[in-house]
Amino acid sequence: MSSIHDVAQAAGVSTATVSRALRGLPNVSEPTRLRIRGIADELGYVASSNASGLASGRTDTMGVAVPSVSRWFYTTVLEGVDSALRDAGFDMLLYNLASREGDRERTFHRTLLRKRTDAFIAIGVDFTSAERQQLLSLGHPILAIGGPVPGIRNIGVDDRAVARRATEHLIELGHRDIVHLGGPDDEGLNSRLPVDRRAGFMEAMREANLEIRDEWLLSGGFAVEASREVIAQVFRTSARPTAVFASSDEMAFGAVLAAQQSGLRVPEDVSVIGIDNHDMATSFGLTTIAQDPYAQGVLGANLLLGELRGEPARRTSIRADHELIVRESTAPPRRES
Amino acid sequence: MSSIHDVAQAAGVSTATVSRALRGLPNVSEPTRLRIRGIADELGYVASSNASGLASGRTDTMGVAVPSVSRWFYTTVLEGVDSALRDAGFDMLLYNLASREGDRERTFHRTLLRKRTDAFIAIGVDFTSAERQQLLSLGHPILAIGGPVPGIRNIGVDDRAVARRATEHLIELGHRDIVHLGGPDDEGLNSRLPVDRRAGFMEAMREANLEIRDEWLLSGGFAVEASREVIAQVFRTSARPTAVFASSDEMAFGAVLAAQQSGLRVPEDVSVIGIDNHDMATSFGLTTIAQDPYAQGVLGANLLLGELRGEPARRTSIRADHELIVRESTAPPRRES
DNA sequence: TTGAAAGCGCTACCAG
DNA sequence: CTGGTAGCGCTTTCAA
Repeated sequence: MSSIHDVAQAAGVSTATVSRALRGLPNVSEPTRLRIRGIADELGYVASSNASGLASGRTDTMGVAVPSVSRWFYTTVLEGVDSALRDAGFDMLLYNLASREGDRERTFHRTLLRKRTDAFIAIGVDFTSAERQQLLSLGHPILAIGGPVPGIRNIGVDDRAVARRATEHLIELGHRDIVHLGGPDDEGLNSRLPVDRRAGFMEAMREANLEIRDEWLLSGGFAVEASREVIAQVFRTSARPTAVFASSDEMAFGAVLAAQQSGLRVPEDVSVIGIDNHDMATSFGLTTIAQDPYAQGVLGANLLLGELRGEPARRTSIRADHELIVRESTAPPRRES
Repeated sequence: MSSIHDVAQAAGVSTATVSRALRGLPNVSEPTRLRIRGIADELGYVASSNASGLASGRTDTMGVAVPSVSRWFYTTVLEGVDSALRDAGFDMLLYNLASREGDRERTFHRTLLRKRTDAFIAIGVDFTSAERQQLLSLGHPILAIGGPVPGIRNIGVDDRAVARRATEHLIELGHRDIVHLGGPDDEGLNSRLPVDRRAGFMEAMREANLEIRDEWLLSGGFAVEASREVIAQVFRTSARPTAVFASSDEMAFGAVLAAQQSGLRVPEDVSVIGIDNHDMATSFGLTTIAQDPYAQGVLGANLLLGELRGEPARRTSIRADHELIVRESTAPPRRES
């Protein structure tokens, strides 16, 4: 591993010039720059980020926190963020905040706060107010994507409106007996999100004067398998619903699978609608409310990147778009019953 | 942001003592350590990783490269790696190597090689020999997980054996007309993997003296939707296969969905087997060859971490276990035809 | 357009 | 057990 000194010596210039040349700063003659670049390549020289970070105060790194890396929404946002970062030449330090409580505090202290990043994005994570304090005290641009985090601006869909729209679609089709599949996420998803979506569901139901049965307010933990199991039980009862509202596509997948395995046809016997427009939604023929997490990630990262470049900071949150996509999993309920 | 000087001054000791105290090194009296820790907390002091990295030569960071962050296998390995890193107090720098070619070279130069990491894990990525050179020249522990990378030790299942086992399961059930669903991965998956798995499939078929039809060597690109489409076409032909061997569970899901949408029952009309034991395999009732990517991630990370601590470096690759899990998607073919 | 030199904030060695 | 101090490898004025 050669250092800047080696390059300077080999080129017969000062380290200052090498530094300027390699970073493309002005005030270096073109021949000199070329010569230096050549020598640097030859020597395989790459600047140490620690050293330059220490000297300059910049790290060219963004911290990104996720509650889990195995859920479609998070990983899709992540890809968006990553893409924007790559374009900007930034690295990504990934923090998986899932896990045990104690662990989390250590993570915060030992890693998150070590001045290793220039900016920070939280995807779908909740913070305690102490954690928020610490984050904010870092004094660098911060942004949340996904569920709203109090005190931190965010990018995300209007969860209430989204759930409302989905429910209304079922109601418009003529459904009256609708199950709600939602509930908290075991993997530490943002806690407001399931609540807001449920509220949207209930609003739509109330406005249509439809009954909301307690035993039909189900929790699938935002996971396929748990949803499949809980919905399968409902399908076994005599009073079957004609439609399932799922707070996420993953839960909707569980419902579709449960239906098929119970010998019910979708949508003839039961309609299913989800939220997200997951990658696999097409394959399932799932009607859903689409959102675009990748775009949210790109937008979020670029916003932060812009502020790092000195653009004025935006203080307010951004509402991301959503859109109903009708596929084959929803249809009017069959006549009789 | 207070520096170590502030703490030293406030505590009336030298920066050296503060450094030792906070890192839990010996040779600091307990009262002193306590006092220093208290003051540091009060001041919200956290050591700058750049400064300590520069001074110590360690970064306590592991670089992790993935070809995509939206595939179950990669993300599951990632979770395992992450878990091990957290236990060790390491941070993770994530490199998504997907994307455009040119980009990739820049990524390598500008980021991967900046001495930002102490060790490096490549999950399911292929490297050009130039890239491999550069990586190795970093001089720090490296490991590949997933597909085998020439010149780099790796952890992963024996892809040939795995595919063989899956195929044999179908053959043992009495299937003779078996479709192979595999093919290269558009997202830049390791290139050996699909080839090896296909070889395993063909071996088993040949040994059983079964015909391998060219038009039944299908590619689903390791994606659900592409697989669903390509398999749906086959189901439409008159000479239907009685079983589908899929090189990954995701492709198997596509096959199951295609069958259902074609009015075929699984397994009565067609059997489907996959490889991986994906999270959703249970929900699909999918028979599969299970592997444990999470464990592979943990193992890999710990191996590297150990070497960083001075344990002797292992030079050979590690074969990860696999196991047949029979669920409801496979059964003997129906009599006639 | 270039060079000299003063740090950036820590760690690690050597004294005491 | 503690302090002094010389770097780690860059960036960034300030001069030339």
